[in-house]
Amino acid sequence: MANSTSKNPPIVKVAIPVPLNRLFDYLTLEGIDQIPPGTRVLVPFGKTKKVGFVINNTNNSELKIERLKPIIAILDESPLISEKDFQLLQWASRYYHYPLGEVFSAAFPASLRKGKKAILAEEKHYKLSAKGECLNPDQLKRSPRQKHVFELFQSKNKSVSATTLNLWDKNWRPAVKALLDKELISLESHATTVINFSTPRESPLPANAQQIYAINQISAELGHFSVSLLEGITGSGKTEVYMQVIQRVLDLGLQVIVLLPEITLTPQLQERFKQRFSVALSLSHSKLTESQRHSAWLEMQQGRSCILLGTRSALFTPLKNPGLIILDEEHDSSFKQQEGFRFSARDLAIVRGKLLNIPVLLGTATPSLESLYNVEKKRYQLLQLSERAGNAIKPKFLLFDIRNKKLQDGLSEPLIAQIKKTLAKKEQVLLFLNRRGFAPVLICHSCAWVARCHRCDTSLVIHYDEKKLRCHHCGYQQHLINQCPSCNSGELKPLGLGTERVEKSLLELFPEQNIIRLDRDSTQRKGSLEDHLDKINQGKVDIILGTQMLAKGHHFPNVTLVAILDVDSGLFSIDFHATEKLAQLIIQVAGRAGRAEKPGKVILQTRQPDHPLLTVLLKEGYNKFAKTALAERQLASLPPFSFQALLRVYATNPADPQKFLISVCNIVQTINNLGTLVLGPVTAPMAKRAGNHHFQLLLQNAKRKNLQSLLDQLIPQLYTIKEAKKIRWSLDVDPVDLY
DNA sequence: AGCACGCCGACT
DNA sequence: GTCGGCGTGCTC
Repeated sequence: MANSTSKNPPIVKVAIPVPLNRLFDYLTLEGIDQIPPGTRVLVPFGKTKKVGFVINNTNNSELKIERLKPIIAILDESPLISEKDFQLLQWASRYYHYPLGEVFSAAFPASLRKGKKAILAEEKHYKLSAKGECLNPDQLKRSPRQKHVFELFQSKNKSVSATTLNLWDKNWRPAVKALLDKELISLESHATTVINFSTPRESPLPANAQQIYAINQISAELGHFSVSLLEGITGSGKTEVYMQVIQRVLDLGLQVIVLLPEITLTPQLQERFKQRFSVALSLSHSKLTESQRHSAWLEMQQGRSCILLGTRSALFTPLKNPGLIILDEEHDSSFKQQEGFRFSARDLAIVRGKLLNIPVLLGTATPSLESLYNVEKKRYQLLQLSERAGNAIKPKFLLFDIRNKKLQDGLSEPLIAQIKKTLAKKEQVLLFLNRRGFAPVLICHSCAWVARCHRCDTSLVIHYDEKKLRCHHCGYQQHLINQCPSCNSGELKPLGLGTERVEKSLLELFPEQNIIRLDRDSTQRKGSLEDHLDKINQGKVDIILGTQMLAKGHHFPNVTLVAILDVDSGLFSIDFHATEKLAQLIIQVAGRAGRAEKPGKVILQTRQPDHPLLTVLLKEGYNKFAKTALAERQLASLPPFSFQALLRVYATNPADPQKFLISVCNIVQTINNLGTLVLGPVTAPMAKRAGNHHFQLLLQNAKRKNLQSLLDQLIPQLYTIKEAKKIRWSLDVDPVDLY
């Protein structure tokens, strides 16, 4: 064998970002025997060129050597990611059964995985950088600000590269000038790096005993792998623990990644970090421009920045000196990517921590059941913060039974009375309703016709503000009608409750008060959410009404009354995750109240006042609820006591997805499936969405290994099913919602 | 996914 | 006579 293969030229196996579960073989460039794994290469692919990632070097190919094409160019002098991160991506590709090229692609900023155009731009950029000190002011004729900085450098007899100039230009502010006069050293930071000009810096707050214990425990883990779950009730000072631990990491010259669930939360944390740390801070989330994310990625990779604050995909950012990964609000389901490469940033953070041999810190007020189970199994260490900082008093919960009660647009009389009482004390009220629009249904009072979406299995939502009927699933919209298309009567009535409707009622009930509605519709304009939040914090708002977006981490210190208008909708879901999510939501929303010294009150309106979830949660707290919920999961053999993978299929024609899934079941029977439960095929919870018919198949096994072994054998065969070309399928390993 | 090829309807 | 619809097939 050695003889026959040694005659072959060197071959590289390349992962290409296409939805194909295989690698592609290429000849290397003349005179190059080996290309290190992880290196980006430009390759011919069909009629196009693509950026691929070298996976390994070999002398063998299943194809005839004559059929192999040579790569066009090697794009990196050395791989941009470490060997450990290379292993992480391979692990993720295998675990989520997602093509390796696409997984690699997800780990790099778009600018580093684009085709010819981006590569040319990059070449130009590097050529300019390479000139470095040779720059002269004439080259900067068209960039007056860069020219200005360049001249400042010259006047100090210092050199500066084009890259730095370019990036500084983007981050330009008057304070730069002051800094330039004083010191030029820190200028080699740029772009998304937030340079802190404010002085003096905020010092660490005095920590209480629990915080000190947590800080010491986590700090003791630096330098090796472990997972800590920091369970801290709202206002208990989790962020202070993060910051003091981060300081220890920085003192060791190491870097930290801090992941948050939502972009809306990054400005707040960014501000606090800015006040505390003097090191460069990088940001990475979807609202930034491509070049900003590119810079953040390189800053961390090169070790020019020490803290990265970002969302889900920032997990893959390479680190020159890895020290710690923090994942805040670990229970939040937005850490799970819901399309394409459906990874869990929380789970992969732990895999990455293990590979890099660094600790992972998960923080939350309402731990996920999986994490609590891992604590129980002694896989994670639990650190608790149960005292509210500054002697703030814990909120008091009240259940309002609204059965047979008169409601004014969802507001019961006792609730209205409580709102009045709170407003009289000049304190703020927060009302939570997880449905936007005026009402979810438009119904004919005379013939019962309902305005439905033609493309989805759902009714159209009334938006009076815009005089429209809108589908919240496919985006379809039409003018609001006032005559029934079925019987021509003018008796069309709104049915059900949305934030717009509650707002209208509040305006009538409290004409003197300032009321703000916060939902996706009222915050569409860029910066409007921030404007609203500012107004609230300046005390210019009396009543805040909003959806889900209110539940996440915003501080409203003057709010002393929180009401959840309709908890019942969360109690009747077919998805077993729903009760856990509802409990987390209730506690998170409650956390908005009484953060200062004023006691907070949390009112839940329900028609199920005796529901065990509500009674356990409110009387005995989140931890007791979690124990009960875990016991239920165990009885039903649901996760975390078993492992699931959901195969979703859809097509415009309803027959093909069904045929496809029946073939899948047949294939499963030919595999030694080691006791994997096959549930389905069934229609998806909302079968018709945007004109497509959705079906699904759930696979479940008590052992992760067994489920994986089934998937290993099954997934490659999916491509061979006859209907595969007529449908779209996706696999969701560890699904967090079963839709 | 792209991007070709390929075979059938309304148009300069 | 051609432009263009999207069904099918391939990418080292």
